[in-house]
Amino acid sequence: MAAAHPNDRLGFLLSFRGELTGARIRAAVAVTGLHPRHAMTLMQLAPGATSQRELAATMEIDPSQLVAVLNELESAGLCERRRDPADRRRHIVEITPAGKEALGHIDQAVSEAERELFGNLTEAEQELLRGLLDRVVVDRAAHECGE
Amino acid sequence: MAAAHPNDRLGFLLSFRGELTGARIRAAVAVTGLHPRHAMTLMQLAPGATSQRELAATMEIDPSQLVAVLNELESAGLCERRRDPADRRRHIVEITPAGKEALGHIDQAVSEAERELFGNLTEAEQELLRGLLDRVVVDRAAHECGE
DNA sequence: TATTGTTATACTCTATAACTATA
DNA sequence: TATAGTTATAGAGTATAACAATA
Repeated sequence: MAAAHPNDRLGFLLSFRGELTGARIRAAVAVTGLHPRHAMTLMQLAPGATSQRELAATMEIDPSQLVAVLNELESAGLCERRRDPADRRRHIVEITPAGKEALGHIDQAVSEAERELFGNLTEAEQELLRGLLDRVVVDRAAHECGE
Repeated sequence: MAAAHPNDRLGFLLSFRGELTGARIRAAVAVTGLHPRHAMTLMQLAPGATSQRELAATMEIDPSQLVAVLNELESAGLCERRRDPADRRRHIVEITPAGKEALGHIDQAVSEAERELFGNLTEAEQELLRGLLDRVVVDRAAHECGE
């Protein structure tokens, strides 16, 4: 009957730790001079060229929001857009060598942040944590559609 | 050397699961008709009366943002403000019986969300997860001050 | 002069709809 | 008519500074 304080609840603990972890990673990325959304976009571009629509779907953001991000990445020389000859409506987006280099810096910064975040845990414990987190049910579709 | 995809990194996993967990809890709270920030405020008011300044410090929000939240809670009859006779600058904020009742509904909604989120984990695994999360280093002061 | 609460303002983020060019 | 990308606009959220009352 007594109302549980937020800090006593596993859901809040996970939510808050997740938020602080995200903040720590964003702070680490900022040191590279890139905004977190640019870093995220470069990471998503790493596997290979895609269209903006595909990219937006993968990142779960609206295509219209992606435009400014790609404009900025492109004018910084970190990615390139070119028309798809097969369908001139589409843009093929690709990371540049400079973009890959920036991605290397981002990777280092994130790794450093993770070493700090999870330094109190052994390798085995980190894998345990990963396994447990993977089993948390986060069925976005089931509860956010009705908003 | 190959850049790690976000999904392969424990830091991103924790950050994303935390975010989705928070979204799930917020969606659950919304069913009670209260905005998440009102629910959070009621939870913080449960232990006992405080001043707005104390409350803002506990919730780590700016006192000026708290004003509107308390206005809304108060006009909904869920909390009360009165001047502190000992220091007339201060407002003593206290949850009302109606607020405690609302808190009960919030508690139920959050518990239901947690049952769903962590239903794949045994009680022991949930405690294990709690223990691991508690050992993640999230020293906010060290990295967010310089922003 | 410092502190508590309040109001006002501006800035970021995000969501949405309208527009173009191609199909 | 539908789709890919773009632009424009509005809303929520948040951060900051100035203000009134009290100490």
